[in-house]
Amino acid sequence: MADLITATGSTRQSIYGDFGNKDGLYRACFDLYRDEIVQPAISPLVDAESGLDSIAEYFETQIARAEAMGLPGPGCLVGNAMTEMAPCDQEIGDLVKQHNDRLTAGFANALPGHLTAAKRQELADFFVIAAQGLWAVSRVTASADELRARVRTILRMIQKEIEDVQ
Amino acid sequence: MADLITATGSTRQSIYGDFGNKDGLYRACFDLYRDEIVQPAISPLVDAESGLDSIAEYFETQIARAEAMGLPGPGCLVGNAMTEMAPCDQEIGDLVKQHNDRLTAGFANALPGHLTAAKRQELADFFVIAAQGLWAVSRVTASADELRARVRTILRMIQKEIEDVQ
DNA sequence: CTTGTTTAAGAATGATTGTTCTGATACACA
DNA sequence: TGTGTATCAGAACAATCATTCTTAAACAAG
Repeated sequence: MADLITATGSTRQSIYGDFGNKDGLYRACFDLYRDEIVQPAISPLVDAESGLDSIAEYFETQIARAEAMGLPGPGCLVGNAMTEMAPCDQEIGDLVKQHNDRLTAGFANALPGHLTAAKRQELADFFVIAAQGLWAVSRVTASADELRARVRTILRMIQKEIEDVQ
Repeated sequence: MADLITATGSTRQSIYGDFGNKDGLYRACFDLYRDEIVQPAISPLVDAESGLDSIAEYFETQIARAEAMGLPGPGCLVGNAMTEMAPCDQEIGDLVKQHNDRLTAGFANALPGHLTAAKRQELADFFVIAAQGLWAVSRVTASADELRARVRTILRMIQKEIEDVQ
């Protein structure tokens, strides 16, 4: 909390007044991050049938942000919550699961219609695995281009899966 | 520490006598986990040219362990360290990086010889991403079979990559 | 100007928890 | 049997850190 106060330039009283306690602050950060960072980043995946391009854009946006903040980076707050908070905090665990479900459902929905629903679900699940793995590795990787190379691999693999069923 | 003492049935004095402090204990756990859990699990990948079967076995071993301990599970200690410790603890960060490098090098080496070195490195990097993503998701997933299904996807993707270059 | 309210800054409090100390018991060995 | 050493259980200590309290300055409204 002391670090947060100096880093934000806010005051103890303001923070406790607005958020109650540390848990409330974390929860507010989680909600904000999900709504302002993650949702905008993945909505192009879900809205249009832009296919792989929008996936590439999602990754690039997040990698560019990490690069700007300095790598090895902070990763993804939702991803971090998945490993740090979810096992101990049921409420956060439920939020993370809920978010994952929405993400996979939206992503599956945006995949080409010639794929079966099961296939689309499978690829959506894979997308989540790949994204979480990437953000985990981004916490010990200094090079953004290395992350970009790994994204290209992931994109190619998804594309192959889509093409093979045509 | 109090929880550890009751859970292990050991005593405060023994633990502090043997490991010095909490950091020393964590470090000893990390080393032990890496040497006794992770290394044995991945050595089949590296030793033989058993290909995808050994990868499948690696995942299955870890999933079975998680299933036995109860899901959502503890994930992988090295993976957890990657997101929880590495950004704050340089020493652990270096150990994780070192471990990742050895893992990718060994895995790349075990891939079929008809692939270029670059291609093998690429697939090894992908393997790490996929594994870390899987362990992250295993912390909020209750079903081992769901994890197994995701492993099958990953294996099929790797296989496709190998075949396509033949 | 003045009174009431909000903000700033830091000291004080309280709870948690990592670490050490104490005294007693069990054990090994001469 | 006796003496020294290791082990045990829990109290005591110390450090950290979340939270609240105090005081004073800035500000708004009348």
